[in-house]
Amino acid sequence: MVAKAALDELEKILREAGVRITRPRRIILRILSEYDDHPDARAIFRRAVRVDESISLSTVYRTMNLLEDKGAIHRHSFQGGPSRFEHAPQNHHDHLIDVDTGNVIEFASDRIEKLQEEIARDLGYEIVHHRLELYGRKIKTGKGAKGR
Amino acid sequence: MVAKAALDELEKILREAGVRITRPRRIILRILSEYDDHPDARAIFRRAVRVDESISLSTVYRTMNLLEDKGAIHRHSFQGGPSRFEHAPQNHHDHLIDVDTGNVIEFASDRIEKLQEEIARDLGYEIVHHRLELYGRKIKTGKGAKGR
DNA sequence: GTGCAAATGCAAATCGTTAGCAACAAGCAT
DNA sequence: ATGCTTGTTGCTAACGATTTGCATTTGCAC
Ligand SMILES: [Mn+2]
Ligand SMILES: [Mn+2]
Ligand SMILES: [Zn+2]
Ligand SMILES: [Zn+2]
Repeated sequence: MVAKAALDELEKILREAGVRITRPRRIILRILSEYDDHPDARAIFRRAVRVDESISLSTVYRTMNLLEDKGAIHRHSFQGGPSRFEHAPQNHHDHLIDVDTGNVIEFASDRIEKLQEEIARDLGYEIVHHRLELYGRKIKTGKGAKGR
Repeated sequence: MVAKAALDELEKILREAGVRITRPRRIILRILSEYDDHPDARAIFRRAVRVDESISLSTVYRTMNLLEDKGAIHRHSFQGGPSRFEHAPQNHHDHLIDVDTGNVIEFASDRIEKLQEEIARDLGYEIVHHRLELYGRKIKTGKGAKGR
């Protein structure tokens, strides 16, 4: 189970932050570590409720804020929709969002990252963080009606 | 007045879109063409009210949607805050936001734009639009207490 | 001018998210 | 195990940004 390690890591972060490991938190951490996508608060909530009927959406939001605060997760605010989260990845990456399906594809480019820093430096700034999102449409490949 | 040309251009866009040139719209267009910054709806509203007491915030929002729709303005959703707008620039650019002051600095990089398209293409996508925002802090320059 | 569809102002509604608060439960001390 | 203290919870109300419904006004083509 690749998720087990991720879960342990998340719990460790909370434990070291000196906050209590409660039942709702445990459930949310598990969900987060199993998700491979970029769920929003409601999606996490829906899955949590299936485990514990009594969990509240407020707690999901509070827990996401807590985890973001501790650097355990990242929050993304893609075009329009609500905040979406992902377990903080070991290596930085940016996102390409399929405008037709909503699919999120991850990518990383050292060259772009370097250029960004260069640009900021030229302007007299150092980057604290950045946001790079590509919104695109699948290219129709001549052969076969591959385009949905 | 550099703004006059901008105003005429905005009015022309509306006229050609076949919508009525109303009093509130004229006021908002003028404000938009004079702004050099990236105002949000309330900021535009505040200035509009000074010209015509009876203008409503709803109309500002509706007008911004209309103009965005016609491609006359661009909407930006920077970190946290409300949508901010700018008269659609002739040449594309991205933004660097000063995390301390909130200042917005514009920049353009052909190399980054090219790399983005390359990346998308490699993933089988063509870019519809993108969002690149750098959030940074002014670099303290050894001499003089320039960094505030 | 007249008529009518389009646009307005106002208020109420929506959406994602946060805040207030009484009841509850982690986790350390007995 | 049993308390005790205090952080957490679930609930509901509040929030800020934006949209909507609707009766009233207004552009503007005739
Ligand atoms: Mn990701
Ligand atoms: Mn700009
Ligand atoms: Zn990046
Ligand atoms: Zn760009």
